[in-house]
Amino acid sequence: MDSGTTQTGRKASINRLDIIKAAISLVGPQRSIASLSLREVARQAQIAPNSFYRHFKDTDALAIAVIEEAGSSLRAIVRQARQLISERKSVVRSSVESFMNQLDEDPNYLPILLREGTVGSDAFQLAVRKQLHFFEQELQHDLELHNNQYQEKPIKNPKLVARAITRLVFAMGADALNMPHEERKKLIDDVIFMVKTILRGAV
Amino acid sequence: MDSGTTQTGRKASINRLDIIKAAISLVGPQRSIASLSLREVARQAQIAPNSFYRHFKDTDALAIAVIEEAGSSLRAIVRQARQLISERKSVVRSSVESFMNQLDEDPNYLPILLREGTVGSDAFQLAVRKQLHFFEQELQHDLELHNNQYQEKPIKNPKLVARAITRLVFAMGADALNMPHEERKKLIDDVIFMVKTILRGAV
DNA sequence: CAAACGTCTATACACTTGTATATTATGTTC
DNA sequence: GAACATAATATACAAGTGTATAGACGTTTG
Repeated sequence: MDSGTTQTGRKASINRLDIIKAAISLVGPQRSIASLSLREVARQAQIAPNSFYRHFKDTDALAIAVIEEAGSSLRAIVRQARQLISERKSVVRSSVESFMNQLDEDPNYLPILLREGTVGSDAFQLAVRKQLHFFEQELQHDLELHNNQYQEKPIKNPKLVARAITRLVFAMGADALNMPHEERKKLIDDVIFMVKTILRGAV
Repeated sequence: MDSGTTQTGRKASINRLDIIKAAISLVGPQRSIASLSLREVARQAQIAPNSFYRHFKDTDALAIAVIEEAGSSLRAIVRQARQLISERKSVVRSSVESFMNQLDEDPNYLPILLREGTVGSDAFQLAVRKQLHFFEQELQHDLELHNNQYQEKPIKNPKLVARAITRLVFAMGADALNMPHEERKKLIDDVIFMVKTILRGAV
């Protein structure tokens, strides 16, 4: 934002990222970012409540920053999974698996995107939808590449197909959050079946 | 819960439903049930904060009651839509349309289910998933009926197909919530395309 | 009628929240 | 080292929160 301005005076002892990390550490299966209080985050980040204002306008601004970090980080993971496709696994399987496996990673990015899309302020929800849109675009791009490769059986309306798959996978991911690990494996197979069903119906 | 116990003493001047209605009137695009405070609901229902405890253990218990009411009411609407299918509209179209049109109805049931599935306590989320499950079951039943009718092209795995469709429609419905009305019409067509794509891929 | 009982309210307490104001601490620049 | 600018803090306040306690009110039962 203003990182280009020349600064004199005291150097910041904590930065935005420290506060973002503190916020992420507070969200969990039961806590949404939207419900975090300024004081709570400040406490976790070990700063005085008022110092928060040096870095973010309000808790909504923090939430948006968290969402953006979560989204870009997740997309990097799935993108990597698509590129490192092994011989034995399909694109669909490796993508879905890497997505679902992120559920348990420590910086709990996926739950954030899964949960926060429907609560909070307008700007807040817009941030989540923007991240979802990035997922859709990348998938749509993949589908179009596929169409160029196998021109005899093109996928119709790749934009909507990408959207449907993205939404479905996210919705099912939300389910997986509150689920014992042994059932997760079955859920992954279920999701793969669903995605393949969509792809089959789209040609 | 305890509506069967014999009661002596003063008659209740307000009942559970009044409080539920008060809570529903407070939720909106920006407010989730989970964020309602006991005092806030009591104020809206015109009762003293402590009187709340006479009817609900805590705000979570209230939220669950709201969710159950919203779910059963919604299913009745969609079920009715499926039965009153006109000659000119497909099952898919009339179902999706009646679902999406509920977004603007006064007792805003649909947004409640759409939003609250991912926030709140365990019991809270369980209540939402239970309602979703009812939707899935009814749709699965419809698909199986279809299979009996058109035995030459049966839908494989109707359970998973029903689940995929339900989740997808709910997820897209959440999108429609924050959307100007003119764009809604296009979204409905998009959802119908998605559902039909799934059905096409499932035979 | 009176006693018992359930419903509701009033008051109060300890706690958390967001933020305004004033102050201190610490780095940069001359 | 002095002057300065900025970061971070300490203190404080009004508002809102959940709930404990005790009393007021009406209904039912003996």
